[in-house]
Amino acid sequence: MDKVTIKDIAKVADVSYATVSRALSGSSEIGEATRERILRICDEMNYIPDSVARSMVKKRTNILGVVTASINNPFMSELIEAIEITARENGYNLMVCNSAYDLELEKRQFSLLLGRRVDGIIVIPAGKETVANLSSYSTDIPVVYVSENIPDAGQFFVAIDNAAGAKLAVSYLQSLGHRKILYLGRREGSLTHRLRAEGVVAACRELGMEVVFKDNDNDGKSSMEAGCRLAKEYFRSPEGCTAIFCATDALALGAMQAADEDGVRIPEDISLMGFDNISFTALPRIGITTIEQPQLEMARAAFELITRSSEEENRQSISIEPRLVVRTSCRSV
Amino acid sequence: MDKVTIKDIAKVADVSYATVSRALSGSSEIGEATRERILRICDEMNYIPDSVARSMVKKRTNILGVVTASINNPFMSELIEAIEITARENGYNLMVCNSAYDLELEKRQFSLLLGRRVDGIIVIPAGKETVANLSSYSTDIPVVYVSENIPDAGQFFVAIDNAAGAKLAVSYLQSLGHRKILYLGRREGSLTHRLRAEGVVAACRELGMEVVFKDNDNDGKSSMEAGCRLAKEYFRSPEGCTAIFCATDALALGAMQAADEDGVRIPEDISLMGFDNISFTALPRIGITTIEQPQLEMARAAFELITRSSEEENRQSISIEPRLVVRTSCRSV
DNA sequence: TCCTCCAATGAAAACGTTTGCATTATCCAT
DNA sequence: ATGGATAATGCAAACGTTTTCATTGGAGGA
Repeated sequence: MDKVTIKDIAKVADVSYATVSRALSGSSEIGEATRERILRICDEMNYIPDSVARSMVKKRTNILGVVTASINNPFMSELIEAIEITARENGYNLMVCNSAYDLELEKRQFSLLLGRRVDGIIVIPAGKETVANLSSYSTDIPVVYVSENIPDAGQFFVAIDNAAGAKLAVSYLQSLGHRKILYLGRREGSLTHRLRAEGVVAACRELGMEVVFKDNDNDGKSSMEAGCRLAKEYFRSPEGCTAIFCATDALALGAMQAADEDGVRIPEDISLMGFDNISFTALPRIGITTIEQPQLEMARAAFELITRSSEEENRQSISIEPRLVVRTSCRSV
Repeated sequence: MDKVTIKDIAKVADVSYATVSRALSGSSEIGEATRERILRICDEMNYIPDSVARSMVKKRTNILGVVTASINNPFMSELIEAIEITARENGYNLMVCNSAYDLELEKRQFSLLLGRRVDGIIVIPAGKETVANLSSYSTDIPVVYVSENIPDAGQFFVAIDNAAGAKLAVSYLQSLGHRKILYLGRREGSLTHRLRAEGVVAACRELGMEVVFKDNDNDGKSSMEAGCRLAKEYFRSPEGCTAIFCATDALALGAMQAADEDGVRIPEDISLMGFDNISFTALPRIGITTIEQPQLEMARAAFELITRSSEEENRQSISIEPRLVVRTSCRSV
């Protein structure tokens, strides 16, 4: 069965194809009777408008591009799902490209999307140089970076308030009676990590708590392995912390493994908190108390930023408030 | 900066735009000198070919559509990532649509993709009626269904050999000395579940093992909750099984939770196996021995089926061999 | 010198829509 | 009756490519 076009419909309905187009677009410049007749014919002939041709003339595709460091990563797949929902609600489709944490590939994917003439691109960055790399492309397609807010980069960002998240965690621990905590994470490295670490320092100072650091020097292993290694190092020469706060849930998972292997009980011997609220943390036997990044909210914010790109004035990077999710990995002391 | 088209290049290079097109497409019908000159100009002017216009005339988009029941589900997100890799390696982009397990939405998404003139559609079905629903669309766009092989449906499928997977599990348990096992799952319902259940029956008969069933009557709760409930029911009136084999990892996770809450130790008191090898199962504290569905292999198979649609003869549904993944949830008796 | 042939290039149609403008038909007020 | 406004429709250009066919120029053979 050959693809039926607007011309075929026009022939059958004995009108010009402009009229068919108008019937379909819901234009007011058409008689009610003809509209219904044409729509019926379209239905009978299984006509599906060609989005490619439509995009060609309208100069918009109703496609949103997504370049993500990973599709499979639980945080990101939830974010992508949230973006898809938001996009669909607004009549957009999603073109999803994986950069696999590879900056070169990320550039290629980005450029590919430009060629696809997508109406906007949401980037979940592959690394620290992502923003610098991609903002060198001169284009009028709106771009939003999600999950790390770099000030003065001349780009638009959606990110949670990492410092606030850190404070949320620290003050929760304080309310439980903890006074000295271990922070597992990187103090330099990505901006996200820096902000979280600084947030911890500030919150501890403000709340009169003591913090000791174990820096993840990021030797190429997975976060979970790193968390395991660092926690074990700490257990070998403990400094009296009653809680561990990890920069990410993956680190926390590793710390949990370390605790199990070293016979340290959670939360009886030490409390444990993560950051991100990836789906893992909710599992039975895991139950890690953590700080949530509300993905749906982030997706909506990114979408707004994309589609409001015409109104340049009131457009600025958006900061999302994190949320505390209490599970079973912390106890009061 | 206005979008630069092939005509702008032509004007600068002082050639016709046909020549520019030829230079870009690597056609042999062009002088080496002009080609290089044109390519240099394209580069200088940051020219990116318009895929929309190209698709319009070539009648192919180099886009693959994916309609998936969930983006976030760990099995599916891994599968989607695998599909993206395969697609990219072959010059395709992915348009990902979520059906959210909703058959109506699934139809809309499918129809949308037809309008997008994608070169093929991979469906991860939302439910039992998916195939019947979607095969009613008359289209010459190739379609492949992943993860459930319905015979004689006149469609193409990629699925693992569920019976073989079941047998793999049962004979592993037998090799560990188990002689009587509990099977948690649905015996009717989706084909996948039926095949797994039948595979268990057949394997037990063949290997001289006894099996007792707990049917998941699927009361709308999540699989994990169902697994928890069913396992608790069993623990209340045990029948001497030394191992539980669950139809899915989610069920197994629920069973594990039930065991924890009822003070049943895994694997000391009872062994536990799942099916699917979703990423959860590898986590510390979880470590569920399971049957893997190799997603990358499935993605490649689906892609082959899509792109080989012209050669109708040697094209048929593909069955993938499952693989045993041993972790710590089983012991020998 | 002339013809032939081939390589390189140009002209223009085609892909399936949307939309601005022109045209016709209809209706109401004068 | 006539004019003008308005509603409904048709015509044709435009979107940015690819590709077929025609044209040109020059090289090489006789």
